[in-house]
Amino acid sequence: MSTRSPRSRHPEGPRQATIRDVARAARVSVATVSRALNDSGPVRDDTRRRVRDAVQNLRFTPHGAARSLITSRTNTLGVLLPDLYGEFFSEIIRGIDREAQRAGYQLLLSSARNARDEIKGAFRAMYGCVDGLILMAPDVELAELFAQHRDRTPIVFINSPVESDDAYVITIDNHGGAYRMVKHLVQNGHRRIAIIRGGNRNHDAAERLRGYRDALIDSGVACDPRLELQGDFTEAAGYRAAHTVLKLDPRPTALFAANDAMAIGALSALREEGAAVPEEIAVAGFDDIPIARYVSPPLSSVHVPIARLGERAMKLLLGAMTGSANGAGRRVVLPTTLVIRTSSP
Amino acid sequence: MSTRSPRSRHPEGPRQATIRDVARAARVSVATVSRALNDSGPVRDDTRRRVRDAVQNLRFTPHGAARSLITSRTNTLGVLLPDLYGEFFSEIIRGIDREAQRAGYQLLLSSARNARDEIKGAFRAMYGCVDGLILMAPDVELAELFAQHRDRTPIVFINSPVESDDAYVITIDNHGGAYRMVKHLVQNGHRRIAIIRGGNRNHDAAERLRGYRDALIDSGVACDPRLELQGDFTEAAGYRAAHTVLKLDPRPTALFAANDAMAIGALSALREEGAAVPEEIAVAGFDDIPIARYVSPPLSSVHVPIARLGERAMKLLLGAMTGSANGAGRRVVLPTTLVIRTSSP
DNA sequence: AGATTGGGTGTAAACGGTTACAGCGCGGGC
DNA sequence: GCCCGCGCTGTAACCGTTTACACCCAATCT
Repeated sequence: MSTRSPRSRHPEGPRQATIRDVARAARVSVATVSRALNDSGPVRDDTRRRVRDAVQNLRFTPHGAARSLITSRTNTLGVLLPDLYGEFFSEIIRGIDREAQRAGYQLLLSSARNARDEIKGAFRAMYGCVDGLILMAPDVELAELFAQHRDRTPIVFINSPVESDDAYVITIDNHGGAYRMVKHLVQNGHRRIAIIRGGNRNHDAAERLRGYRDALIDSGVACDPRLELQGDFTEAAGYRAAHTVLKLDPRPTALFAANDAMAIGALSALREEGAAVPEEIAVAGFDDIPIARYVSPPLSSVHVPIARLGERAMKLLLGAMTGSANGAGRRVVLPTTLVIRTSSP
Repeated sequence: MSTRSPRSRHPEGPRQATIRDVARAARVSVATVSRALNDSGPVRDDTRRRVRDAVQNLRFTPHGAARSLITSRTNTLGVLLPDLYGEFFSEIIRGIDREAQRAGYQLLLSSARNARDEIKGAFRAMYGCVDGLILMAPDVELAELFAQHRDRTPIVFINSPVESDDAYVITIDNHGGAYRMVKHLVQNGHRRIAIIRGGNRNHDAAERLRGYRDALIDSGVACDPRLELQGDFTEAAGYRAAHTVLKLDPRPTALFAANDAMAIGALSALREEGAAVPEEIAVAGFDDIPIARYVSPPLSSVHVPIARLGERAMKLLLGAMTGSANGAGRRVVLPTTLVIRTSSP
């Protein structure tokens, strides 16, 4: 390591001012400076003014780490998501950020795509740097892996299959939403309804599939495995699946995609093949991402209050940190609603 | 403040283990523990094993702040964006995150919507907590405001009108992209081409408008102020503007939206009004967000390597922090390319 | 007048890591 | 036999902030 002062990365500049420099310049003690800046004690008005001036002149910025060390609060919350692709995550983050800002917290964001090690690594890196954590791990196996850590830093799980009673979990009504959408399709005369499924080990995907099946069974329609197409929540998967659907004989009259991204991919494929939506085949999605209303034809979907989901997760976390969340409020299930636009009858 | 240990927020649990606890359990000194965990010095194999065991047993996690305080590195980079809404930002973040993870950095994310004070506040909060900063401030007035701070923590500006030579700035070729798209429309016979503009003080928006005008002038087509509609980069704005466009007499034969979100909003409005795209009116956007290819009809757009933009910004920042970026590489302009799909002839 | 308050301030001890420096033991070169 | 070097380890200083506690002084109460 070189001889220059550690905090200034730019050799030419003078060393970053500390609270001691400010104290010297304002001819008071460091305690007074701290009190003046944080309103944490009585300070005379002219003393306060001298301190503020010194802060201005020296361009003093408190060293976050030093403060965190003694207060043992980082003022930062972690957000760990499985991916950052698409409007769903962008909306979630937006909701989380909005609420975090309101509460005066910073956001440490990370995504851990596929690999289990990657997630553990990201988790490790965050842990110990944050006052709380919002974790979205729809992969079945991962959720329990972290559940054991909950005693240290509060964790809120979004859409994660976590069983333990004392975990903070916020989910949406996946089963109910899918169920009602499929019921709606049946009520409009559809009997052969295909589904584009989400990822295999994804909990949301599994619940939506379950809702689809239950709705069919309750309607007296037999489930047909050939109508359950594999997908992975991407537009490309929906695109491919729709091509497959068109080749089925007899051809389904409705297509339910487990999320909007796949529904939009499917719409694109159907348009290419000249299949009229909704006349020849109805299409419905899940999530109701903001763009769903703007695609052609406007997409029927199961509305999920995505940004709200983020907000509520953050609220739950803030409650958990202050200890105000009693046992009852640890599990939140947000309702989903049907939004029927023109892509379905 | 209560009497319980500061770091454990959960009263029932024992105090969070420190490096000293680990040292005691492994019967070594704290220095050895530190060396063992960071590979920062010679440690005998069995000593290392004892340390690892103790870490496991005590569930020791290093206190990030304490480490930052002495190393004066936070291992965190800040990202400050004007908004988090839509696929553009989600892609940018994705690119930034990918590169940050590769380099082993954490990401502190924040958005500062409209107000100037809000941005300053967010900036203040981050500053001093991060080793570097990526800042996107397309608002003209704000960019210079922060340029003065560059001597402390390195800052990379994305799409921001920053003049000073020694600032790190990465931009995309807004003018060229818009210019070529409009030229393309003209070459396909369009003479009355409307534009949906971006925000008034937005630099990107201004550059794209300039490219539109220059292309018209160079093509011998007169600019008509009535064809320049106000927008703000949201789908809703595009939707409204398209309705206005249809009422113009004579009606424009092409519509160039300053970003894809507005183009998609416009497509939605045109569809509602029964205006055939591209037969009656051609539509083109800007950004080429991932979903553009999946809307109906697939949207012609000016392709911007959005995720790449984030990646490159991060690379620039990493270079700035190690001081390896020499004067020449401080300004990067990413090229844009035309992607003609079926929404335009 | 002396005791008592309380506002305003200073001193110094934390917080939990990293690391310079010193020390120890041991093997090999002279 | 002595010294040197080297691998391994321990001690303690240091990072920059917050805050408990002590202190001083003026105003008020008894």
